[in-house]
Amino acid sequence: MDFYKNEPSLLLAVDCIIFGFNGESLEILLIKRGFEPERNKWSLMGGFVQPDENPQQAASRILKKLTGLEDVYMEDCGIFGDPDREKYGRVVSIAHFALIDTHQYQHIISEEFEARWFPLKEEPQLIFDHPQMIEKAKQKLRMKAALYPILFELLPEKFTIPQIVALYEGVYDTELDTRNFSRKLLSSELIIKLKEKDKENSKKGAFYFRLNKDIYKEKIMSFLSYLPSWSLNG
Amino acid sequence: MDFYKNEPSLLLAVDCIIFGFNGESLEILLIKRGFEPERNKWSLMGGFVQPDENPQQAASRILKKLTGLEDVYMEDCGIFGDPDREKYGRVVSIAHFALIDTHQYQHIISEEFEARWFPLKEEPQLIFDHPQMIEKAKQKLRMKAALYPILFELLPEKFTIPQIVALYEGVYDTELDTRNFSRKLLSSELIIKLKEKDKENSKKGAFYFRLNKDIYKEKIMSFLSYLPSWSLNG
DNA sequence: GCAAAAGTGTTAACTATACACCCATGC
DNA sequence: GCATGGGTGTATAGTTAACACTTTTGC
Repeated sequence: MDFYKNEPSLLLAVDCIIFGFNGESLEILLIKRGFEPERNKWSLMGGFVQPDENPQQAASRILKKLTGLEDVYMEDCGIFGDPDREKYGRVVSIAHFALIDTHQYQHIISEEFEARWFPLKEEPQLIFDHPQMIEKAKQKLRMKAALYPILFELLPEKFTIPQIVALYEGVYDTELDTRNFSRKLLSSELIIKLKEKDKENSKKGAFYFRLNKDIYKEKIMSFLSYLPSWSLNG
Repeated sequence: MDFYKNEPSLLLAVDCIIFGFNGESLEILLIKRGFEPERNKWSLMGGFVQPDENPQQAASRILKKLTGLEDVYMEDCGIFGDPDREKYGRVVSIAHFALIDTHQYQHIISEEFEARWFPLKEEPQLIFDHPQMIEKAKQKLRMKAALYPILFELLPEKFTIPQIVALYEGVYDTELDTRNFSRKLLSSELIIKLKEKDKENSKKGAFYFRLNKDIYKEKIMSFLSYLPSWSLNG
């Protein structure tokens, strides 16, 4: 029954590109490795897939270990498996991106990791092929977010329109017209206006909104059955 | 230096979802396994990642082994790694979809595999989690094709507008207006009209077109820097 | 001549984009 | 009262979508 006994085995890892949005800018969470190899260098949080879990579960476990958070939106976004990518053995790593609401993440978690948020454009030097992983994650995030409203995963329960706009601007590295954006968003019925205003960031104050979870789920789950106003990408 | 020596190793495989378009319908290429386990059952073409190659290279090697084709468009589209997904050992498999022009694939290749094209909706019973892999591949194909014109990879050098329309209709399982579609496509400058007509499929005959490779590459490579007419997905 | 598929022209509905201007507030 | 960001109204350009109609051919 050992059909596969002559096949080469290897180590399978996952690495997490953790995106967070603090209301102003898009950032990623990196750790200073407290262990060998490459101790004390900045890196993505990662770990090995264990016998009792699939890679998705491994990624969730590792995310939880660092942030304490569960049920976080995660998606695999690239395979990094060049034969020589790590010096210390054959390791293939599956990059996963996670979208977290930074307000949920307080630095509760262990001293085991020195973790820090870095604005997307101010990444420090990273080990291995982690810079490429981040690049790939950004690309996949843009792609997915162009078709599905996943960026709401980065926002807290209550958020304002100017915040959403800043978020989309951060992800697509572009400028948007807040006025037109908000109208479009409203007409999608994805968000519901609350009575309360955020007075922290402006004199007039911006109304808070919350996500319409039913419509959100519908849109997230929907299987594209037509090409979306079929771009063909002008 | 054996930092990872206590980590659990496993077998890493790739499986190929090979899409082909014969001018009328979208199909996938399956094999009847000539080897154990699950001999004589229908399955995706797959194999193990070897020490000298990354998973992408493994997928290309395996595709070539079946079809003889090289430089084929391939993309990973899902990780399948539940601990118990195969009875005979821990195998994590990376699903890859490939887009081939069926005219390039003649049944030249070995008797080792009994391969057959199946229309997308007429899949036979498949082993393991291969049906889920195909489902995922369809989903990713739709997603990518909504933003990038990758479906041209499925067409021969010369193709007609009615063929492209049939292709998009197959991928999105929908009906399109050939007249409007062709105008849109023309204005994208992605295709170039040839003098010649295909007289096989209609009395009047449909003009052949070829791909404008420069524009194609540009569009394929382009990093989304704006949300495409920002759907937010009505 | 007629059927069938390819392709053109035209129009109405809808969307995107730009931007003038009003609103609410803190200082 | 005025600067500041939030938000509404509106006009214009552009795109989509529907479909009548013309073209080209095989039989």
